[in-house]
Amino acid sequence: MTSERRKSYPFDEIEPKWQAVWEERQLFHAPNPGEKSFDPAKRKFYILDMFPYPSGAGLHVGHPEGYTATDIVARYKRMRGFNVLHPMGWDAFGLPAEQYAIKSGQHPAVTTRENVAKFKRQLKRIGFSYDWQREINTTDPGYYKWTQWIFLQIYNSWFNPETKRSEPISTYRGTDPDSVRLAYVADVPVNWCPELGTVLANEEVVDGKSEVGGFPVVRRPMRQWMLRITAYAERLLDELDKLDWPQGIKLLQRNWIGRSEGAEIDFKIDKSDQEIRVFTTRPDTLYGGTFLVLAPEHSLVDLIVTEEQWPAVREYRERTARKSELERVDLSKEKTGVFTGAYAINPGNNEKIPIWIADYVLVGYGTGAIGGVPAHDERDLEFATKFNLPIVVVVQPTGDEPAIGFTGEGIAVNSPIINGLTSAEAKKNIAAWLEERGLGKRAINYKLRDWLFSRQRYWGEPFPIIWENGKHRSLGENELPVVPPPLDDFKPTGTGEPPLAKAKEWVRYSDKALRETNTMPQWAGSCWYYLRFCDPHNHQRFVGEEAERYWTNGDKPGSVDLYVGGTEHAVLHLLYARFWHKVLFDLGYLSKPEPFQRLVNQGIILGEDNQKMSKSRGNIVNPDDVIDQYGADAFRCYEMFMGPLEQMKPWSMRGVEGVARFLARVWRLMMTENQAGQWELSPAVQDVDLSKAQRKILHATIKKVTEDIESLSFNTAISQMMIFVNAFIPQRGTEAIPLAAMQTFLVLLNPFAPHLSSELWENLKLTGEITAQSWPSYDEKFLVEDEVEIVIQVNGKVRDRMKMSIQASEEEIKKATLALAKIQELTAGKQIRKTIVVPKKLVNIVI
RNA sequence: GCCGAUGUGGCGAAAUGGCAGACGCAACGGACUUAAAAUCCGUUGGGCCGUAAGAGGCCCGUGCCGGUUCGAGUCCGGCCAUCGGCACCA
Repeated sequence: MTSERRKSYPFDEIEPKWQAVWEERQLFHAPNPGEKSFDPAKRKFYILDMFPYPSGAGLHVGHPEGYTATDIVARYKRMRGFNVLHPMGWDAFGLPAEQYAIKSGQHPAVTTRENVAKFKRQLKRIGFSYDWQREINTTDPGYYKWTQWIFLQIYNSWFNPETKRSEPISTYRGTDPDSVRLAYVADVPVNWCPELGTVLANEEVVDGKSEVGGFPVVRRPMRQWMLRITAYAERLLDELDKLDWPQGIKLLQRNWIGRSEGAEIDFKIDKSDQEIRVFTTRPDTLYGGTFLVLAPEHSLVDLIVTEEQWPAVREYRERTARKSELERVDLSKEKTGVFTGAYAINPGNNEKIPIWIADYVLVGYGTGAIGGVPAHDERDLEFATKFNLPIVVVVQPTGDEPAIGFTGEGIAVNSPIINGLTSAEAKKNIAAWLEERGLGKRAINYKLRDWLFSRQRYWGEPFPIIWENGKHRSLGENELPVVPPPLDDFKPTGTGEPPLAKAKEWVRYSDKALRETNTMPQWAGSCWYYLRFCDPHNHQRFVGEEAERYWTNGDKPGSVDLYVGGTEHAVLHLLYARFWHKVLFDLGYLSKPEPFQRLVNQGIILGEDNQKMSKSRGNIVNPDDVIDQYGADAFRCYEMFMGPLEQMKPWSMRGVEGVARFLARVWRLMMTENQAGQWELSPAVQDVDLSKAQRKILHATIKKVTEDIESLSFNTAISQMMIFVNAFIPQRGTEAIPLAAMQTFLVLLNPFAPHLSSELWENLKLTGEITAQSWPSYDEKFLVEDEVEIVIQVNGKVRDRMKMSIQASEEEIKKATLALAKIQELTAGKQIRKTIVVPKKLVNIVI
């Protein structure tokens, strides 16, 4: 029976004991400059986890995967003499927390407090070496005061296109500062999620559904707060290059920002003095433009549509507006559209071309209008075919593929001023030609949209903004934090009016002014939390200057040295945080232009059935259960032993058991059970010299574990420690176990299994705290042997092997090889064409 | 459709262009035990030859096809499959 099974070692006593010791002695507190234990000679290392949303479900085994990896590195770096900043906190505002509160019928402040306590208890049980003195919670007024303060910096800034930097709004010389602020109000079509009762950012909508909860999202025009992240599109793209991030994540951000280079061209409208501006990446195909298409929402539609086409156009626009986002982007459906009755003039050949509206043209991208070039664009071709519009070939492929439908680069034809040029040359020439005549200009477009920053939710930071006479203005710094009113009914209203509007008293700021009732999105708090960790108790500033400079300043552009977390934030948190960071950097508050220097994504942990863990599949593994049965050290080591950190991999309880057995072997290597059933130090552990073989394996282990921690290859580091232990287990039960080897080994094991190694360290009566030891170094000279085995191949196949001195010359090795009976047999009567000798390794005879 | 990652035993995996499968799991056999648990020892990619013997030997094998190389899991080209992301972005 499981319950009666003997524990292989007393982890259930050891682990709480050491956790209490660490807490009591505050061993993992990282002192700031100015604190008395601060040592200016130490180099800093800032290693950060993505802090969790404390959901009601508690931790799952995916959270501690990254956390264990960073904890190992943090403990290792401390022993390497670094002052290590390794903090933890709670991203507690936002939809998941609020949804849970609504479901459980409790106030989010209450559920948040409970959930945080639960998460913290679970994390502490795993023995992470966080500096808990730096714990932060985004829902704490002392924290969100500064989130609001940063919003004010953004609100009171504008992006100066001359300097390509944000500057205080006071440097703006135009007439309407509100039109250039980095935070502004706009009446735009937004993603409205009726089920959640709020609008969502583009990044929070996946396949037409809300990322949280998976509810349908519709387009609906609403007045909302926006952040001008598009101003930073170029810098967000360019400055990605210098970051040590996985290529995949960089690519996701690049694609999301979506830069494309081309030209804007103005088309005159026939019998009107209006013009339509289109954006194209292929100005070289201008002569092939046989129609124009406007987005149905395009503002010029009203002005150009003819009387007889009005009913059809209106009907089409209404139909489009009713469509969900999902229907609209459904690629399998046929193209639709309606003729406006109006014509434009193609500035290339002065031909009259019809103007249509169609929902395949998006109002939000480029100019919301395109020139239809059916011969060289798939979508335009489909549209032209359906509505019988003319198709004119203007690019000749250099291969033998058909010219109609050819979207690649070729040679310009039927295009008087650029005929015969390659597409690349033609693009340049046409752009220059257009610019000369004032018909267009070179242009760059980004897919990135401004960030929709307001939510109609209760559980978020209120905006530090008030409205007076229909105009917004910021509160003063001394009025922060703006604390939300206590509301019993905090549920979304469903109408789009924020719940905060229900608190009439609170909303009334003065006789004339009302408070803004929208709240900030979940991402606001996580946009800068890594900065607050540097100086979490500062009441004067969002982060003290000296603390910021000390913890974030290195020789790279990024502030945090190593950031570990899931890939799901690629275009959300990781993009938003870069944006805020750059604004604060421009305004002179920060030392470095980027938040995160090195980013590592841990892989998803699947259930034992190889499926994604989910409640409905019933394959969720709870860390508490694992720790109850095998202990925190086994849990940590298994999380790391499963496979490479960044890889997706399935959980296996058997695997945990295997790692637990390894830790038990470590324990019994040094401990033995006496008659009374108590563990005591094994008499085999003695102060004896290491054998040559033992010394070799010890140094090989130091080397491997050190290199593997540096490269985050924790699985192979653990393998090596297993090899070490297997080699030191007495074979005949009589050999002594060298104390010095155990001492070094325990230091190596400490980052992985901190409780077990601490307990053994104490039992061996070694001096000082194990956490205060310096990391062992290895000596290459102990790794080499006098003799090595050399593999003998014939035509690349292993046929024999022999021992040779490592000093043996190539000639000697060759001679010895040819003297081998087996080789003589195989080469008898044959001509040896070539002999390759790789010293200390292998000989290959080619016959 | 486009972009990216991955493909190695029954399973998780390991391998600076140089002995494929380290380490661990599972399985099988054994020791200890009245028995079990725990622990320890041994075997374990597939096929074939072979011996008194589990000595020894041969062939095949890292998704598929080809190439470079004395030598390829690793490098190059082309395909296939799985997973992830983006997706009417002009």
